[in-house]
Amino acid sequence: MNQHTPVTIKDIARKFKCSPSTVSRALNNHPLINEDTRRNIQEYAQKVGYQRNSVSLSLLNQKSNTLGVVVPSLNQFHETAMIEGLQNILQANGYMMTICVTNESYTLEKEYVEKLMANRVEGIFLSVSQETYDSGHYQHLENILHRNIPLIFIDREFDGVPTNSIIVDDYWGAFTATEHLILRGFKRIAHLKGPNGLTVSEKRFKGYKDCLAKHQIAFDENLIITTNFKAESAIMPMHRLMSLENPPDGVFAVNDVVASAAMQVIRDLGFSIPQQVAIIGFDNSPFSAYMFPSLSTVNRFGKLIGEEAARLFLNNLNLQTKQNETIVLPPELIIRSSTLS
Amino acid sequence: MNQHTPVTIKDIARKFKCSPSTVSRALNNHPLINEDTRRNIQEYAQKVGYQRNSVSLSLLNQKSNTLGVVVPSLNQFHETAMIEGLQNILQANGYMMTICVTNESYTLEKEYVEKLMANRVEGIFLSVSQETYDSGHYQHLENILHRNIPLIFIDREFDGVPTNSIIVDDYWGAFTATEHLILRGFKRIAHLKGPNGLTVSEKRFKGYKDCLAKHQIAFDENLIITTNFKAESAIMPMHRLMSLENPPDGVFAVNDVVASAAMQVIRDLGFSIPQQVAIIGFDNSPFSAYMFPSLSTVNRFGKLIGEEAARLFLNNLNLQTKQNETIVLPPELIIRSSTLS
DNA sequence: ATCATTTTTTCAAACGTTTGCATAAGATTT
DNA sequence: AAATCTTATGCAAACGTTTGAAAAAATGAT
Repeated sequence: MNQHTPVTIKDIARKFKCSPSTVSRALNNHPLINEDTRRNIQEYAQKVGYQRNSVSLSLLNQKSNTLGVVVPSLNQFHETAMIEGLQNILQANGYMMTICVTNESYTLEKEYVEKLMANRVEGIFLSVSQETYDSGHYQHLENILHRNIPLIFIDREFDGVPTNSIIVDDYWGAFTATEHLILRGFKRIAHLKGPNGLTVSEKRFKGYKDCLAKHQIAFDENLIITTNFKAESAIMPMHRLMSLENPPDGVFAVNDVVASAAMQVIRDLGFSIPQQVAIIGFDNSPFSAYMFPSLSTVNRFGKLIGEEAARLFLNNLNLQTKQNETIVLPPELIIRSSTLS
Repeated sequence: MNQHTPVTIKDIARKFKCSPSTVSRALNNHPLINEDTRRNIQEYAQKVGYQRNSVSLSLLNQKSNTLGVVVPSLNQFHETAMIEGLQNILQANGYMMTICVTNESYTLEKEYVEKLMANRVEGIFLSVSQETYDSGHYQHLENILHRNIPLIFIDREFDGVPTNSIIVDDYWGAFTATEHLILRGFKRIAHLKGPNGLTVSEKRFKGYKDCLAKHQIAFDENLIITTNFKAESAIMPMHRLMSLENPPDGVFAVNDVVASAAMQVIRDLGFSIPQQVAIIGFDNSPFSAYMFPSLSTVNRFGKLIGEEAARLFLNNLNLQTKQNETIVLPPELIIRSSTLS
């Protein structure tokens, strides 16, 4: 009863005393096959639960119908939104998706890329890990292109690797967010930045600093707090910051979760938001609109990035000549109560 | 320069005028191979970027080193937490993970399961889609077991399919949450439920109702709001509910996002939380602790479920005799300010 | 009965790799 | 110089499927 090894085309051929070719053609409705033979074989195959072995097909056709997705983590809303976007489009086109989480490790990223290529995936969507930036090594990424496997950077690209990418302008998002605070009249603006050295943190940090400079506001090292993107890491330093004799009147947080933690501290210490302290986050997480007060933030369109990346991949399949575009999506400033006094 | 087709063992054999067997053995450090040959071949392979074709290996060994993960969606914190948990453990054991999103569709679920089996995955982690429950069809799930592929239900199981599952007791979580409100003295408790017919919604709904019954509180149809798990869907009905002449003094929401939307409405209408209206959510999302007031909720340990599921899979590999356990994790009531007057 | 035609089936190779067994080459002993 | 023993390599089959070309079988025409 229990089929330990799956039934193959050969098993069926043996049963019908015919060749595997006949079975194959019968199952594929090949016109040159006898109608009776076809029906008999198909019925039998159905009965014994025959299912074509895609692995052998992959080998034969050098096509796996599988795409690789390499991301640094899965615990940020933005990342899962991207994957959702990818899935939305690729699902409809019959691709399977292999997901690899690098944990910001160069070694893991390299290892995964190699495994994906060994598995003969037909394309790779990759968000560069931090260690890869730091190490400066990108041989593994170039290898993908050497093998003629489409590579598409999503959200984080590696300059110098010539391929398609879809990213959001973090610098600009940060600049705009900061400027929004300034234009609303806030002058002493703190920044809850992401981990030091993380490119995405530094880009936003720079956007913040450059914006201050543009508006002739002196940069104050004391107003910078470094977080690990998690709420907890913001609590203590934020407490310290708000207890200064000259506390900030505005806060730009590297993401919404950190912003929510900061809001809690600010409220707990008796400041009013946004009258005394305005605050803006980053990501437009689902809950940001429903915090109290509702949180101004920067939308970076994770789902859209995924969908566009998938479309880019599909379009390039049809094209013969390879195009290399870098699509930089402008982030969207979303203004809510936390910055509207 | 550009290797259009990847270099194979045969290419190398041709280069060295030897047989593929020799190359294979040289690359695998087989002891019976001449030291010079070995070195030369390895160096050359390295140089031309040879990489073993896993597809052919899968075919040969009938082992794909790939596991399938089938989930209804990716946009809930709980689901991505589970996947993160899976990845944490499976990554270390050299498995690749193919992720399929069913969108609660029976057809897609069936299709994906078939594709995964066609790809000869070595195990499937599956969270049953709603349509599958509704249709009552589970042949595709039994097929997995017939093929002797380990199947592990995560978060949502299908009764009657004898296999391992790791789930959280939704009924109990809802019961406890409701009881917490009652014990705190709230009597008129509304429930923002999930989509009608969705098993997980109904389980929580039943937990809520049974708890009311236990405490001799009459069930009031007017206090039930149906949402689609998204914040937006709660706004209007919640508005209506709070405008009744006899509004609720407690709210149990099917998840934290819906709870946050409800909180906003409650506040906007001038009620104080938790003095006039207490509210509790579900999921223990990362931001729930940082809302205002911080949101009481029910933790359902998504990451843990993923990790335990992975461990269960790995353990069962070693075991010869197949075990079928259903592990029901007790959810954890997390009490915060939104229910503490 | 012979040939031509049509219909149906089989053969063999291919995809890339591994592996037991056979064989060849080289070294060592008689 | 022949026999024995190592050491190194090659052969062939296997995994499951598809496909062009060849072969076989059935049908029809002369």
